[in-house]
Amino acid sequence: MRDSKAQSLSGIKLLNSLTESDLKKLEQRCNWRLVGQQEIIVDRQSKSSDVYFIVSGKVRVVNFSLSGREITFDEMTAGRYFGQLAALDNQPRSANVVALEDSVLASLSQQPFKDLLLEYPKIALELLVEMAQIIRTSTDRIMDLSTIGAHNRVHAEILRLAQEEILDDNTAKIEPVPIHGDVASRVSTTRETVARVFSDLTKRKLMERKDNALIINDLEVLHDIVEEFRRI
Amino acid sequence: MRDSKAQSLSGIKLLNSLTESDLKKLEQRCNWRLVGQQEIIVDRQSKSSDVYFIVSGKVRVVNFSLSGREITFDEMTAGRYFGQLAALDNQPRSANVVALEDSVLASLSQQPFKDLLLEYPKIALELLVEMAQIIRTSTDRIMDLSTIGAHNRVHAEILRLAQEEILDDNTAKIEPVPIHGDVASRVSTTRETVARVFSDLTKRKLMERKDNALIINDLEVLHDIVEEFRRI
DNA sequence: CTCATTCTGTGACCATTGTCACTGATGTTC
DNA sequence: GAACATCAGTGACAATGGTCACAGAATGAG
Repeated sequence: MRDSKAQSLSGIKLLNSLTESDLKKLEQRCNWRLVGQQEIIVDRQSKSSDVYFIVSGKVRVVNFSLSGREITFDEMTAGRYFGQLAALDNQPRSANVVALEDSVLASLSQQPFKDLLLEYPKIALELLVEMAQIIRTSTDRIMDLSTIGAHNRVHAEILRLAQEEILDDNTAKIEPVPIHGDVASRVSTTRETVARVFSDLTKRKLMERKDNALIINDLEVLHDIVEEFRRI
Repeated sequence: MRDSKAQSLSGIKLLNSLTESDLKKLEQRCNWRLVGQQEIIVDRQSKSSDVYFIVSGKVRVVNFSLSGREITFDEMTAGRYFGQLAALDNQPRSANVVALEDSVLASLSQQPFKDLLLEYPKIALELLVEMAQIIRTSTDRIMDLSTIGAHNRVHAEILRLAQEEILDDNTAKIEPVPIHGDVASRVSTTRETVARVFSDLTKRKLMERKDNALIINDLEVLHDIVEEFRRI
């Protein structure tokens, strides 16, 4: 709130096609909010229906089973947005969203959001493309949960994380070292299983810990392991 | 093809907002196709990107693991459509679509489909709402796969099927009797597990087979079973 | 009507992995 | 720098449910 320079939606990819002045207008229609780490931004119970744009910071989209198990759906940083489902269909929230860092958010109410989509079909189309991506990711996850075991889901997740910083053809760095419980929550298993897989890969020299990073020593072999288990 | 009366898109909910004459124009831009039972309409491998409207018949959206396990994502009848993901983002098909009955389909190529969305923002918005529903269904399924056991997923599926024909407050009819393997494929388990759950429920007098239908004798108790296991 | 195919039902077994219970490591706060 | 909280690592155990094998019912084609 103090830093009015931060109150810009220019970094939101979805809104790319807006002109400078339209973007300004939209910015004024938003509610600007600074949320602290661990703060719950969207609560599954609540019947709010605003859309949130992430101006800075990081959030996690997450649900809990009644027994307390945590299932992570996504993590998003600056430039992305969430809350569109309830804004579109007016149903209850499908998940919780929690701030992982102090974050600056701009929220837009349901009606202005819908108006925006009707007025700028290009934005609607871009939203459609991005929601198509969410569906693809979801079906992949359903396939993984249905057909491969917990250990292999952890392998696959390490491989995904490794894609983000490839050192050379065959090695990669994952930094910082992911927290076992977080990985577990992303692939629907337990932190113990993640620890066992990490242990195993380290013993097999496929992975090692260096300071605050994991080094993947042989992406190819890791890739083969993932593929091999999918085949079974 | 023979029956030109059938070549109408008037039953497609997504296109509700089109005028009579715009609908006619769209019908002419479509390719009309009669597919036979078991025919593969969309193949995951292929890089086609048409959208299909179901004028009559029934299809199943399904994927197979490399080991041959079948995962059903959805079944759709007249009035619905599929293939929109590839049409929107031009990526490969995310699943296979197979005809369960002889069906009449109208297909529209990518570009005309996108043009339609840009020209009629109301259709784009309706598509967004329906894709939001797909995402909700997917996240529910991910939650179920991650937190409840196979037996309870079968319970939940029976309860879903029972919602479709409720006889009185506490009993329902499911007709025809679902094929065990199909149920298994929808909740990611095996036909044997489905058979065991059906057996068990029948022994407990919660369910019985009458001619070609399943009668659910106590929806409440079944509902409690589902909720109870979710709680654990 | 009969043969073939698909579907159902169930027992036995065992692989996977979640749960529990600790111990040790690491990091943070006052 | 002591105390506390969070995170990591691992062994033992048990439950869940997938796999295999086979027998019997139901369905349908010729």
